[in-house]
Amino acid sequence: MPELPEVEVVRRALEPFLVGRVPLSFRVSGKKMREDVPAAVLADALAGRPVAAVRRRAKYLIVEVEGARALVIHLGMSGRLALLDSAAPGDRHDHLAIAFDDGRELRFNDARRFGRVGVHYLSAPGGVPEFLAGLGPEPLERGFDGAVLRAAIGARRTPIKTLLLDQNVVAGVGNIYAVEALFRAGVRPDRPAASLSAPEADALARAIKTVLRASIRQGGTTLRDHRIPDGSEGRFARKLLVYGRAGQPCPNCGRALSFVRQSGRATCFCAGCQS
DNA sequence: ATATTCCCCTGGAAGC
DNA sequence: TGCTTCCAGGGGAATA
Repeated sequence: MPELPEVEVVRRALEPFLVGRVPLSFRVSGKKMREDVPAAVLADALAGRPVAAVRRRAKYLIVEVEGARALVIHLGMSGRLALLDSAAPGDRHDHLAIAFDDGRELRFNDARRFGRVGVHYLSAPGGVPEFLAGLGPEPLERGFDGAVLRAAIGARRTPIKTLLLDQNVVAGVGNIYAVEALFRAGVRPDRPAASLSAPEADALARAIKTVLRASIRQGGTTLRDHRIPDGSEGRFARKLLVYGRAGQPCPNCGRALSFVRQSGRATCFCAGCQS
């Protein structure tokens, strides 16, 4: 589910409800996730400290509390966050519940348990945890363009689509939006990354920004798991041009869309429109 | 250093 | 209907 747009949609939905709220108590499932943390550790670090900010870096959600410390959440493949009345019924895949001072709970539900939950101390308020320092540029921040993209690529000849999935090259792009951006930019996914010309890199950077912004406006892409914290689904799936459409006609030229697997991840593209 | 493959886990869809 | 196989938005470790 969660690539940059989905995490950003969740962030925007949570921010107005969480900032200023005070986390009081924590419950965990005790099930093993990619990263998990005992309730006592959460309470020691976070309890009683008002939420100062809800930020995002790449696909990580950063809930900072006063005192320069943060709850860091990664939704993995199937993670959902919901803000519910504390009396609301739970689910077998709830792995964390945080009770706030307004009687509501933030619940993290994750069937596949590829998600991560951690507590991190920041060097200063407003900072980003040290373990995220190596991430690539944020594509929706000022200054992201073809030149920045080419600098991030360097001399690497790995297929461009594989590189777009590398969070240390561009932060937040996942399989859906890599495929969509390459189609919109007219660039074949198997092109050696360093072979992109300056105009091609410009087009790709623009396409990345365009598709991410468009998806955020639609609430993200719900294929199955993604939910906005109020429980509703994102509406961008119907706007996808090529993802998941191998064999169907290209929306641009009508030719059947091709399918290849690149380092284990499904890729579709139009052999006529992308070069 | 770089490039695939495997694996973590559940559940939904498709095939037989 | 029921069982089996395959596949999925991520990403990190292990392996060439």
